[in-house]
Amino acid sequence: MSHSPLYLELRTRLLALIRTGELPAGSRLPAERLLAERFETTRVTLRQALGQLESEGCIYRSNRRGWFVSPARLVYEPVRDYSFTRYVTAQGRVPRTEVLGFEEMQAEERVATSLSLPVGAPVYRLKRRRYLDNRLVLVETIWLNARFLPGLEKYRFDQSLWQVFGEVYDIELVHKQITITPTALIGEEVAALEVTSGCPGLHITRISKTAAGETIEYDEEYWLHDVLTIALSTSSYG
Amino acid sequence: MSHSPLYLELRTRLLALIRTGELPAGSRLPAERLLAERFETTRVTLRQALGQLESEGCIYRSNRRGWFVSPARLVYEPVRDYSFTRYVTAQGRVPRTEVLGFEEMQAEERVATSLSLPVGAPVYRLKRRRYLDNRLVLVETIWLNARFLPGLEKYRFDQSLWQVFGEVYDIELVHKQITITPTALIGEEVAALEVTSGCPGLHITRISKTAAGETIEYDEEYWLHDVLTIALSTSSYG
DNA sequence: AAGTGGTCTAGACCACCAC
DNA sequence: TGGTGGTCTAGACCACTTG
Repeated sequence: MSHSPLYLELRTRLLALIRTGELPAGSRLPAERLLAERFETTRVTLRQALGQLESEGCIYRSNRRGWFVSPARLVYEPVRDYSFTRYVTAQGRVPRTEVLGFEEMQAEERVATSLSLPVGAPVYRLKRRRYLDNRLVLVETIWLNARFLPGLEKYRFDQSLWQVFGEVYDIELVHKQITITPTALIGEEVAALEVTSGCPGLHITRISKTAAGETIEYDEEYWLHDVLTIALSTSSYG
Repeated sequence: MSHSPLYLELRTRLLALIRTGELPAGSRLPAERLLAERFETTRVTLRQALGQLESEGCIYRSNRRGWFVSPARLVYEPVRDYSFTRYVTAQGRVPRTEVLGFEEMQAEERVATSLSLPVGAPVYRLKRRRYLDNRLVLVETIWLNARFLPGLEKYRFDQSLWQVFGEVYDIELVHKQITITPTALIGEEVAALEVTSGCPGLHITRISKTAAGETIEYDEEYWLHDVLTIALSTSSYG
């Protein structure tokens, strides 16, 4: 039984500052050099403690601006029909959606497969970023089967897509296949989310179909991992 | 547009060795000092690249024995009734279950709340570890409402619990509430899974009830994060 | 006993952000 | 422009695993 390594001691001491409210949710931590000095250690070791807390989802970093205490996790029910705006608001948080692009294009292999379409079929691609209490937390790309949604480009994309589907096209997405994979964010997603490469994240995909089995939507989401708790409630078997 | 940092270059080169099959799934990576020398860098930077790949779920470490290439992820459908043994086998993998302990005890606050019982009510607690192709990947603690399962201690716990529920007690668990939280493994779980502290993991909880709404089971699972992809398929709303 | 990963030091320079 | 985090170096010792 050896004693705990220094960086875990530092982790515990930092966590204590958070738990006691000395560092409230959303607040910025003191500078790394300052903390290292206060804890009488080097920056490297201090950063190891910070990385530990980041992995746990207790703190996060914003680009080169510093470390911040993570707010409470958002409860996300991917099976339900609630729009981002709706379930974020319901939990007393402030949502914001930013449209990065919308275009019609031809389906590549992976998209075609997911939408049960031949390669090259016409699809819409919508890219969005979403904020939670002004923190950028999610980037998503949605591919849609253009055949079922003629003239979709006329609508606004900073609000619920599913509402447009229902009200304009009389389409209801009943069947969903969802995958959730914990991973690290790399490349494109890092840039879009303005985080450091290797930041822990969740990759969520969703294929949505109508009751008739027509595949309408293929969605890829990348979330920062400390933002979410996924909740599922079920009374039946899929 | 600055050039990519060295550790990300190293990551890419290591990943190439994996993708080309030079380092096949399950194989051990060369020693850190060796890799650092080969890549003409220091161990610290090399380890940053390794940590990156670990976060992505491409490699994992086994205590002090070295780094290994992660096998393909297991598809886990927490909503379904399949037992661990069954769905692991169905995916061509080899499952193993190890019982760490079984005892009757009084429900603590958190357990009582989850099982809709008063604090101090009699419950069974079962601790198990589970292996995937001989790799320790999951530790779970299951609390059971003892009132519905008299004499449960007579049965074996290295196989499906739900099968015993059905065959012996005529209990079918229909309603489930599941939460999935990405986090890092700390303390107890680290020891049970024999990993390094801060190892990325998934915390999954499940509350299971009968059709009559009686809460039978509360389950807490800690998985290594590179092992899983969670899949959900639904035709109805929870 | 040898070799491995785990931890830690004491610096350094750079890119970027806020002032 | 000053301070921040991001990256990187060149070592060191320890704890543990494996032969």
